[in-house]
Amino acid sequence: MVKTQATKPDWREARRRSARDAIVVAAWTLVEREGLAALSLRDLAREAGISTPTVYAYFDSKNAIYDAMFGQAAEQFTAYMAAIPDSGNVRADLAAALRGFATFCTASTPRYQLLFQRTVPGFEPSAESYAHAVAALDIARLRLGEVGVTDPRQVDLWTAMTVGLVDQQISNDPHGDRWLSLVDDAVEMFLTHCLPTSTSTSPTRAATRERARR
Amino acid sequence: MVKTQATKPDWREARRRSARDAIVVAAWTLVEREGLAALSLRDLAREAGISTPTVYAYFDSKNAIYDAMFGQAAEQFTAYMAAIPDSGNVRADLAAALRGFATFCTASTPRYQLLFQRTVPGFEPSAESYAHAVAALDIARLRLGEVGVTDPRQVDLWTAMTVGLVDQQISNDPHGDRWLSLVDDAVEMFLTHCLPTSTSTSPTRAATRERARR
DNA sequence: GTCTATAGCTGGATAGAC
DNA sequence: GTCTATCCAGCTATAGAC
Repeated sequence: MVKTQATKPDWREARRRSARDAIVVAAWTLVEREGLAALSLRDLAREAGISTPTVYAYFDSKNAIYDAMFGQAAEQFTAYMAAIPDSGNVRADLAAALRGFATFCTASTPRYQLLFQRTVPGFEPSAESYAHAVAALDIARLRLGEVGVTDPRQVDLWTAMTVGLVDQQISNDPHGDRWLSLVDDAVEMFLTHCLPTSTSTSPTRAATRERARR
Repeated sequence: MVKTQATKPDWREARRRSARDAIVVAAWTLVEREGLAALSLRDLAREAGISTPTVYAYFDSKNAIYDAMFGQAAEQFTAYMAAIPDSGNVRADLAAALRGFATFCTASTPRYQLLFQRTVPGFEPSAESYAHAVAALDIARLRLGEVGVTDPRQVDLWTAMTVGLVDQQISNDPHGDRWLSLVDDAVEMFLTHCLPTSTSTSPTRAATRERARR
C-alpha cells in the first residue's frame, strides 16, 4: 500500500540524476586538468569509472554534456553574483561586484571559457541554460543602473573594462592578482568619468583629491 | 660565363620562397573562411592546388605553417603600428594608437587570435617570430611613457582597457564599431585618471569640463 | 543499464613510384 | 618535387550480447 507504483519512477529518476551528476563531475575534473577543448568521451568514461557507451545512456551526445556543464556553471554564476551584498556605497558596491565577477572567472579557467568565451567548436548552449547566464549578466547591468550609469555607451565601456581586466588576469597571470588588484582603481576611474558630480555616500580617493584641489 | 653555377641556387630559393608564400596565402584564405582552429592539411592542399605530401616538401609540420603565418602577421603588425603618425598632441596620439590597434585586430579575427590569444592547441611561436610581436607591443608601451604614464599598474590598466575594447568588439559586434567608437572616451577617461594635472597640448573635453568647474 | 567490440570518419604524417 | 596510396592514431557514436 505504501509502496505504490508511483514511487518507483522517483527512485529511478533520482538514481539517474545522480549518475548524470557523477559524469558531469568527472567532466569538470578532466577539463580542469587538461583544458576545456581536450575533453574526450573515452577519457571521460575512464575518469567516471564506466565505459564509453554507458555515457550515451545518460547523454545523447558530447554537446549534451557540455550543455549540462554550461547549465551548472550558469547556476553557480547567478548564485555567486546574487550573494554579493549591497552596502549602499556606490563605489564600494560596484568594486565588490567587479571583484566578485573577476574572482569567479579566475577561479576556474575552463568554466570561464565555457560560460563567456565561445571556444568549444560546435557547441551552442540550449536556450534554457543560456537564459540563466543572461539573467546574471542583467543583474550586473541593473547594479550599474542603480549607481546612475544608464547611457548604453557607458555600459559598454564598463563591460569592456571588466572583460579586459579578467582576460588579462586569466591569460597573463593565472594564479596571481596582478590585474585583480587594479579593480578599485578601475572603478574609481570609471565613476569619476561617468559621474563627474560624485554621488558616492562615503569618501573615496577621487573625492579626496577633488576636495584638495579646491 | 654569365650563367655561373652560383646563380642557380638563387632561383631555386626564390621559387621555393614563392611556393611557400602561396601555401601561406592559401592557409589565410582558409582560416578566414573556416576559423583558425579548423585548418587541416588536406583542405590546405586542396585550396593551394597541390597534394598533401607536397605541403611537407615546404613545411616540416602543421605548426611550421602556423609559425609562418604568425611571423607574417607580426610583421604586418609592426608595420601597421609604426605607420601611425605622431602629432604631438598627447590625447590625440594615444587615441590614434588605440584606434589603430583596434582596427588592426578587428580587420581579421583569425589573425588576432593567432597573434594575441593562445587558441591553437599545441602551437608556440618560434623565438624569432615572437620577437617581432613583442617589439611592436613595446612601441605601444613607449608611447605611453612619452605621455607620462610610467607606473606599471597604470600600464596594466591601459592594456586591460585596450584588450577589453578589442575583445568585446570582435566577439559581440564583429562587423560594426560599437566598441571601436568608444576609443576617444576611453582615452579621455584613462588620461584624466592617470594625469590629473593635464599636460595635453590642446584642449580636450576633459580639460574643458575642468575649466568650467572652476 | 552495462559491457565488449567495432563501425566510420578525420586528422597528421610517410613510403615509394615517377 | 610531385604524385598516389597508405599508415596509424584519435575521435564520436552504434550494434548486439548479457
